[in-house]
Amino acid sequence: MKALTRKQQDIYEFLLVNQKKLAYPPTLSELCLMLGLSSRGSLHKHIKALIEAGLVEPIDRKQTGIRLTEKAKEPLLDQDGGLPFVGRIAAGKPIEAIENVSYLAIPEQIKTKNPCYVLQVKGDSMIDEGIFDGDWVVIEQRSEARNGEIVVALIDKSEATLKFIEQYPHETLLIPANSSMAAMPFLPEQVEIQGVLVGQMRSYT
Amino acid sequence: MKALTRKQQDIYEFLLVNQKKLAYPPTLSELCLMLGLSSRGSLHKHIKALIEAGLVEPIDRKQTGIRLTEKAKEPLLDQDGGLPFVGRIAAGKPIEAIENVSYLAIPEQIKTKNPCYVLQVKGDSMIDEGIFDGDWVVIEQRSEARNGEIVVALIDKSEATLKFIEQYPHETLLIPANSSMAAMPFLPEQVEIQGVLVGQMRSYT
DNA sequence: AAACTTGTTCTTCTTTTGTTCTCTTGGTAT
DNA sequence: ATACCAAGAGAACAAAAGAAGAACAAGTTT
Repeated sequence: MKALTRKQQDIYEFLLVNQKKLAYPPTLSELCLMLGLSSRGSLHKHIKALIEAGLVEPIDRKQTGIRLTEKAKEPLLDQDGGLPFVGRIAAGKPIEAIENVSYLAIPEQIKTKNPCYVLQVKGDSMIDEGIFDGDWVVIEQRSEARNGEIVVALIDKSEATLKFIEQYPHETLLIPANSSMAAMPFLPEQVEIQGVLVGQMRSYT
Repeated sequence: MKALTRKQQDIYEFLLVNQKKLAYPPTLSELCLMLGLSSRGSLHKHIKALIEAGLVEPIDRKQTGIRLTEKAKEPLLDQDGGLPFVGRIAAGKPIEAIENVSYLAIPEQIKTKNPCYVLQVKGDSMIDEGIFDGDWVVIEQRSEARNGEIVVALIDKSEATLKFIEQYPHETLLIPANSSMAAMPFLPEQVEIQGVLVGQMRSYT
């Protein structure tokens, strides 16, 4: 895939920034006006490059009124109110970090005033709590939890997992929500709390 | 389903905005006046597209003076990316509408390009699918579904419910995801699909 | 009965869109 | 210098969107 030229990057950035302000996807002529160009033909060459790069797609059927829209993958440019999606968590492994951090828009109702981040769940250890493989969870960043809360726990500084927690003076229990799995006892110093579950989301598409 | 053209979007939006001001559903001629057109024939082509998209429906009574009305499901139009939270759904009752519609910021990943809205679930009929009492669900507004999808179904024009659907020529099954509940058989004409589940969210706070 | 009005279907026409082309300009590297 | 490439302008084209109007069947009104 060829690298984008400077002008193409500019146009792509323009689309990212202005997309939400537009009532509908812009036509080439309209984009020319906004960008100060006077030739659809010139612009089309750049758009074509963006399409080949997978950053933009025609809105519809072939030669219909063809318009542009951002690709299904719309990374970046959320930030305002969005939470960082930082990685995947699977029981028994460290959190698998994501290369490019993206930001998700999260409803106020399922986050807190404190800093939060988003993980994707791998595995079925919380299935009885309605947290399935592939679900996203919103985690409030803190290092302490009350008994009965669901936490992201780091075990022996190596394994991360999502479990109910029960803390007693000389023992910490990490309890899966899966009838086929048993609670796991640890010494308090083995378990480091990295956050507490405050929300969960799932996509069916 | 074909995508709407620009003009069709404009007309649909016009209907959404002006619907409440009109005493009766408008005729084609009246709409022409309001929209500044001078040909019923041209307008009719656009309206036909809206009907096929399920966004509008004839007021029926056979061949009487036929008029248009927005479909039962019209309530949306997101507000800068947010989806409208329109009510609660409990098996066995109509959707309980919310007095003041609020808008929730929803991550791109759990909504679709088509109009969506948000309901809060009451009851445990989908518990085996990880959809619990109090969860929010994101519903894509459409009137048809494939077998195996989870839909908002209106039964006998009176009860709304969230269930798996299986449609056969002479029977429509609504299937709960709860081992203690049985599938419910209906005649196809008893069941009207109001939307399809595309996402789910839960707050733990 | 005749005189509307309704939705619907056609055909015709203009405007706009995406696309491809050629030509020109300016900057950069060899 | 020559060669190369990004970039813009503008012409030309097929296809689509949009608009206008004529014509028709069926209903309601006068």
